[in-house]
Amino acid sequence: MTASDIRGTIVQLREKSLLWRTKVDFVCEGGTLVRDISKKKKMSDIARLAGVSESTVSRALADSPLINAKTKARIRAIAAEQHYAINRQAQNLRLQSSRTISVVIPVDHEPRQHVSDPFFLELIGAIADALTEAEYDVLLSRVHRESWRAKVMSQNYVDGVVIIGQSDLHQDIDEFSRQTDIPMVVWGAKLAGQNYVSVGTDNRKGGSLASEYLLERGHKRILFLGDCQLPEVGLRYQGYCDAHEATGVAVSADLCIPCSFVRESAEQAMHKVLDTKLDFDAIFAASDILASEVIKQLWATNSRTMRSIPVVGFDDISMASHMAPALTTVSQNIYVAGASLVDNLLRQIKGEPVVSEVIQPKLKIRSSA
Amino acid sequence: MTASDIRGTIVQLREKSLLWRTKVDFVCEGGTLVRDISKKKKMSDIARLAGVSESTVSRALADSPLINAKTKARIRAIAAEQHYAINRQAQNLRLQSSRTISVVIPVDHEPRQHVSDPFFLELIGAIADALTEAEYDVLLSRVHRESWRAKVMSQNYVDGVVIIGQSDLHQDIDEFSRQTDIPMVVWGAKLAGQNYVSVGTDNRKGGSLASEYLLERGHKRILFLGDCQLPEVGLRYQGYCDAHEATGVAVSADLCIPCSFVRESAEQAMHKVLDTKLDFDAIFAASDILASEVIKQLWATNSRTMRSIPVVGFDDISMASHMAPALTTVSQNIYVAGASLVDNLLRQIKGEPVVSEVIQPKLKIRSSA
DNA sequence: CGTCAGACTGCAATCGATTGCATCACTCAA
DNA sequence: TTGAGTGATGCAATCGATTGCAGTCTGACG
Repeated sequence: MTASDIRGTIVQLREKSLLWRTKVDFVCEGGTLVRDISKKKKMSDIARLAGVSESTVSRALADSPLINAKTKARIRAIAAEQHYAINRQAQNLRLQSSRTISVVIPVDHEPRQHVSDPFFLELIGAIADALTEAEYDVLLSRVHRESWRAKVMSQNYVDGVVIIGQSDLHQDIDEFSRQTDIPMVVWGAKLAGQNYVSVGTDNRKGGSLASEYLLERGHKRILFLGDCQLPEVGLRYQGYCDAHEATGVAVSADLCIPCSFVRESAEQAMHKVLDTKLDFDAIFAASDILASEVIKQLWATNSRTMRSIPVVGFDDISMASHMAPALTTVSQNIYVAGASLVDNLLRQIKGEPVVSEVIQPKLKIRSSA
Repeated sequence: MTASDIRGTIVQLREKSLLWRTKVDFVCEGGTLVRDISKKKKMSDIARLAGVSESTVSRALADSPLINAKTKARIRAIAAEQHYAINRQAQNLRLQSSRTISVVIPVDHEPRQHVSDPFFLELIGAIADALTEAEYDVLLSRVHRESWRAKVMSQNYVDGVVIIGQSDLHQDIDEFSRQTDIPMVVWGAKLAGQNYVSVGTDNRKGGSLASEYLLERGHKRILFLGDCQLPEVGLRYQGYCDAHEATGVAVSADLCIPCSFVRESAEQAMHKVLDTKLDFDAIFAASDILASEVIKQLWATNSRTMRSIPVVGFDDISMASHMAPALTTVSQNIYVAGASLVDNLLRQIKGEPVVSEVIQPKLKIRSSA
């Protein structure tokens, strides 16, 4: 009988509630100890081994000055030897804090709509970095549009929540933030009258940077690709309009092509644009993923004119600088973004007053435009 | 005084231990209730409101048949109205289970070595998907090579652990797996005599698929780019050798170019290759990221010959199919991978015996080769 | 009217840690 | 000898839930 078999048996017995309190300490095979499958060590076990009380063990491990140095050393040695680790659930329950932050990613529940946008993936990485740095654990939750509040509520033990992308949830998030007192920060645009705290790029400025650049180089019919219903994208389009106004070029409505953040959507949009022979001389796409698809479609035309049309993206995902040709784009510095989000949240947790933050975008000029 | 100020004050008092048990129920401003900042509701609060005992509330919320239907409905209504959610820490402590899985990502602690490889990011997404599906929470931990064991030990309350990438930690993981009984699964190659359970692509097969393809098209001097010290890469190179042997082409050692998984490393390697005018007519890179960098460098030469050299990658990250030109690569289906990892782990948790799994790779032929 | 089954509900122990306060041993001065 | 003072340790309550067992209440049946 192998250790794995035994563990199986134990689990089965547990399920039938026959093994609630049984102790199984080791597995022997032909008389020799094969593997120690004892229950996890508790603080009381260490206390017994050290011949002291639980309180003393607790204090020793917490490095309390109350405990005699020698005793402390002895207890710690025993704990290490026994591979003992404090039960965080119990500790957190007692201490009423978990040093855990929930990172929430709202997704549609369309069949294969996964966390796919590299920008968000990279942002998650950056947030995880910053939180690890601050010694917080990261609880990652992908939640559906409809059920996210229930999910967040059920994770009520966390110290704070980061919501990645307000997207079309603005109303919902705003309402939620009024009902709860969990420290919370949202990646996205700062909208008028919002109750929650957000950290995000100045989308309007970003939009205007990209458009200005193209306008300055003499382009007059710049295609804008994106879903202006979404707060972030709407602002980018406003920036596009700002730039046109500043340079005295009229905005023509037919150049604003609706398109979600999904790559397939850009593909369809571009097909339609190319089929209808819409007249344009440059393209500003609301994200790098969209921009990369745009370039792909332009190249697919095999037309010299099309291939030379300048394209500007938004996000500056790491792929952008490594595409061939590299993509000109509006950079939201992802590591700065992650760090700001975390910093803001930690300040809230400490009880400091915080306000929404706006990060300055930068235009990265590369060969695509 | 705003609600936020008050919260700040409360936190400060708590820090001084002056507010350990104080109750603050609401904030008023000029006599009107501004915001309810009462302590989180406990089960006993609901019990009091409903005029029943805690036991009854607990059972009602757990939908126990012991409770009268009317009572149950009433209690649930009150709980919903009060925005009550069960404290998971306490529940887990009592139930001795957490429905939480720790996903561990070992990283070097070089300055900016973040979770960067898109393959891992996408894999994390896939794992999170599968775990969410199974109603598990995901605890994401980036850990340093040296300290990962301590970290995993400290998360001893989780139901299982997924380690992303055995990389050069094979020995370490193996040893760890002998000491603990936490269900655990590792993404990576199945190595001889390993004690832990792994799930991963058949790297050798993958390497041979890619090489065969190039050899069949008449290429005889195929550059292999990757760090053969790493188990996964070593196997890919073995596959490369297999294919050569099968087609009767001699493997020449100077074509195996050492290179880590970091993009910069590929850049340097390619510079050296191009500078030394090494003779080669095709390239097989150990990952898509490396392959994309290779292509970039080949294009940078501005030489017609170089630009037409076929390149094959490994991973099939989503970017691969969307590059222009699209990248030919060995596909490790990321969603299948994530699902298999999770499935394997959940079986372990249920106590079923499991074995390491090997997933069949597929060659995706696209325009880059 | 007594009794008993059956349907609910409550009491109290428990999960594994932390911590205010009490206690104990010991030293030293009065 | 006694009392104060100090340093180290233990006792027991506590965090917020779950659950075995015991208790209460109702109605039915003899």
